[in-house]
Amino acid sequence: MSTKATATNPDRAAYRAVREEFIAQWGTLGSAWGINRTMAQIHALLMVSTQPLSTDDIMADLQISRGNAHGNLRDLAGWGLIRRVIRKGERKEFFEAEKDVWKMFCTIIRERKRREIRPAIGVLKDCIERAETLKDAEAVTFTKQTRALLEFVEMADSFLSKMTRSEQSKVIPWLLKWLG
Amino acid sequence: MSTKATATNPDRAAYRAVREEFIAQWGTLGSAWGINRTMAQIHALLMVSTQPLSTDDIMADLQISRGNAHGNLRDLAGWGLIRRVIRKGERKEFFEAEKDVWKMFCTIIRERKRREIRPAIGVLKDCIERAETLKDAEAVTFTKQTRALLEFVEMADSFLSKMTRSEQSKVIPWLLKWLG
DNA sequence: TTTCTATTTCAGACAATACTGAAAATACAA
DNA sequence: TTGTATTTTCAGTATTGTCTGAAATAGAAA
Repeated sequence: MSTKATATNPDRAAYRAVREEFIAQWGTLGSAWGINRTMAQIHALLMVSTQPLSTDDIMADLQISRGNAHGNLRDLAGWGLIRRVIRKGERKEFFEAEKDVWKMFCTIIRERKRREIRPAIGVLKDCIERAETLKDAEAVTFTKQTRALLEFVEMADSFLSKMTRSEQSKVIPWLLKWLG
Repeated sequence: MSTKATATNPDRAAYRAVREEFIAQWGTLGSAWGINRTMAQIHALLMVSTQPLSTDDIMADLQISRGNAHGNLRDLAGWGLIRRVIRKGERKEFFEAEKDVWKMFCTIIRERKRREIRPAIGVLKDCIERAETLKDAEAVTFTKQTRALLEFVEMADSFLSKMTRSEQSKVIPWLLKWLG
């Protein structure tokens, strides 16, 4: 036990440091993409955790309040990026992240489509509908430009839909081949 | 002239209303993707403008301060989404947006790659390097998970690179065919 | 040089967002 | 029931990010 302890403990400290760095950076990255820093950090923590964690575990690990942990866990569950885990005999609930990167990616795409791309398409369609009958010269340019934008966004939307409906095992080899 | 005026003026008012709606919504959308609302609005305004606009034009149109307009115009130019236009005989400088949606898309992807994807790859590589030699059981899981993440992000990065290096005229037809 | 116009900067004000902590509600066990 | 563990809510507070407006700077014209 003692030989193992001397080998393992420094590693454990080193590991905690790397993990902390990873979580912090993932949070920063999240902000740049319009995701609450803490939410991204909780997600990062759960992604690399070997077992499901309780709200209290997360509060302790990230040094955040109960309300903060609770709200962000609820939001992450709303995104479908984490799930609640009930352990029999335990009253507390635990959380675990989807670890499969491809599934994670598909989930994020689906949610962003639903929350941001679809509304954007709605706005564009609405604007075009209101502008296309106007005779004003600037309105004509406007309609042309928003039509081009709509066309592009709709194509991107279709592409992402098809992508997220496909199996990873189909997409990845195809992609690698395409990349040459 | 009078018949044209009665037909055009109400259209002009209607157009202003639609444009305002478009700009406001584009701003909201920007925020969701981590882009400053005002910056997105200025971009929207320039995208649908028939001629280049000066800082003062933009200040007046969006009702914002000089400092705000200036800073966001500088940032938009930094992203490569707008360019400065000098008119001979005029001391003021004007701005115009790239109107081609495909070029716009490529510019955004390139910048996001540079600003966020590459740093993310750096962080992941750094974390893996520090964790892969550790014997700790959790560190092994951590390394595995971050490796999977890195692999995915690097593939996405390659894909986007190839995409943005291609001609629109090659990509779009191919995409439409793929979509069936 | 001086005067004028336009650009740039930045300290302080403000607004939006995120967080805390404690109280209320809920769920479960005895 | 009643007591206890746990979750949820939310008013108040803190933090972050954005914006203003005026002063400093740059540069062209007189």
